Amino acid sequence: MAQKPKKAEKDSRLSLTREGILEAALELADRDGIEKLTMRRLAEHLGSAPMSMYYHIPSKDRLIDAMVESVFARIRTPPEELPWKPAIRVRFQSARAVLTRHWWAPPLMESRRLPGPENLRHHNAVIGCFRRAGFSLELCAHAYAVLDSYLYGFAFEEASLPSQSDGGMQDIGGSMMDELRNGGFEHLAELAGELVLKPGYSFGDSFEFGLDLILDGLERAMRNEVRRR
Amino acid sequence: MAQKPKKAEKDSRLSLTREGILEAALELADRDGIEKLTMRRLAEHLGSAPMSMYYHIPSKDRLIDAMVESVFARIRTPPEELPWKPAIRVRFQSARAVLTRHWWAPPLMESRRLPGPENLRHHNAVIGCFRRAGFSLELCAHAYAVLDSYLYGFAFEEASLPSQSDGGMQDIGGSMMDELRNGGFEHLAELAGELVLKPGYSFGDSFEFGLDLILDGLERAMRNEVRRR
DNA sequence: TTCCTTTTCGTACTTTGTACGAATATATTG
DNA sequence: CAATATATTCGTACAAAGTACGAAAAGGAA
Repeated sequence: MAQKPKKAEKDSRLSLTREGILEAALELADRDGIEKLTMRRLAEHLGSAPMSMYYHIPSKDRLIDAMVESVFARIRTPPEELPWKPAIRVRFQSARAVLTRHWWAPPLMESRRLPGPENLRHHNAVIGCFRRAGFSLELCAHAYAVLDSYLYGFAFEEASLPSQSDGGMQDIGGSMMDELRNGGFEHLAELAGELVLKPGYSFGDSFEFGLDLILDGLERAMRNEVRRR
Repeated sequence: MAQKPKKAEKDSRLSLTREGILEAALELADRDGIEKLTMRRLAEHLGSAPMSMYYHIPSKDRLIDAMVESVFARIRTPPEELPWKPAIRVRFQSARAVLTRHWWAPPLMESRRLPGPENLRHHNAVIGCFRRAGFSLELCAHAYAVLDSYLYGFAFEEASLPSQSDGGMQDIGGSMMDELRNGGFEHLAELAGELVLKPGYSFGDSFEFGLDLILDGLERAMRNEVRRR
């Protein structure tokens, strides 16, 4: 009737398991992106046949749901023993690190129809952190909306930059600079030439800047609330 | 040799045109989302055959590029006659309004390999606005990264909320609340019960909150720079 | 009319997810 | 052990998608 695992934990690859399939899917997505992840390729990667996987997962869509949940599970929740600001910083720095590794995930994380339990766990933990610090419900909602939007937006932009692992974008610079100036995009050309294409520039550095900016703003808003009370 | 339009501007629908196809594609995407936009459906919507469109566009991918460019073109650039803060506010409020209408677009806008001219135009205008206000190049880069990330992230989250046109999400509330409490998500349950599911709540209201928060933070950062100079 | 260019579209091939049920492996029972 | 039942794998095939190819149709120009 119901399938009991009994003893199948010796070969997590040779004998198909939900977990093995999930793991392989994450590997492939991390390497080649989510759109290159097809059931056929996944089966080949597992040394199996496409239809064999359907005994363990109901559909590709459900598999992707599980992948997204798995990504959520790797993000740290705000440690309860810390004050709210460093605690929230931990959660969002962790999230960015995880999303940088699983760069295919951001567009999927909020667009699945129903949020999974890992997703809910995070929402709950973050809101709890704000509440303990004295944020009103309204401010909680705003704070979360702003921080989450920023996180996903940033991770998303970062994922679509050229070559997410190696140095930067210096190699593209040469020919494009002329186009920029000829097209009348002088500010862009200046920014590119004087900053972005210089060695040492990293788009990712802006994340900390924005995170601090938002956290400071939230602190101010929270203090304002307390004062008005 | 080269195709000259000559006289085909009478029936922008019956006689296929690049513009007519683009317009119809935008209509369909606005209504049903980008993943429901197939060449076959699009052709049907135009009263034509799938392969007929390929005389005017090279591929579906290029069509989507054009759709994205068209969305960019509808966003206002920061008015040069205004001070930087209200000018930037105009640009980002406009962007949110446009992205709310074209809710399928955010995941595509930054992920196309090469940015189109409309995209560049916006980047250039926004950076120019910051520069005129005295932002350093570094601060420009940070400011743009933060604001754009926020914008796309917010638009993206908003697009994946239930029912993007009608009232809210009150209809879902009932059964889920119990699940939330039983699952130990008490803070979430509180936030949902006391705020989100109440009439009058709108996720979109957080946009202004976050925009002001970020703009104030940028102003502070800019003043800090000036003071240090 | 005849010829040439522009525009439309029918057919067919490839890639994808996956329904269906047969084939095989594994476990349980007599 | 054999017989039976269950759990797992996979071969075949179909639908939906993008689009290559070249024939067909439409529209002028000579």
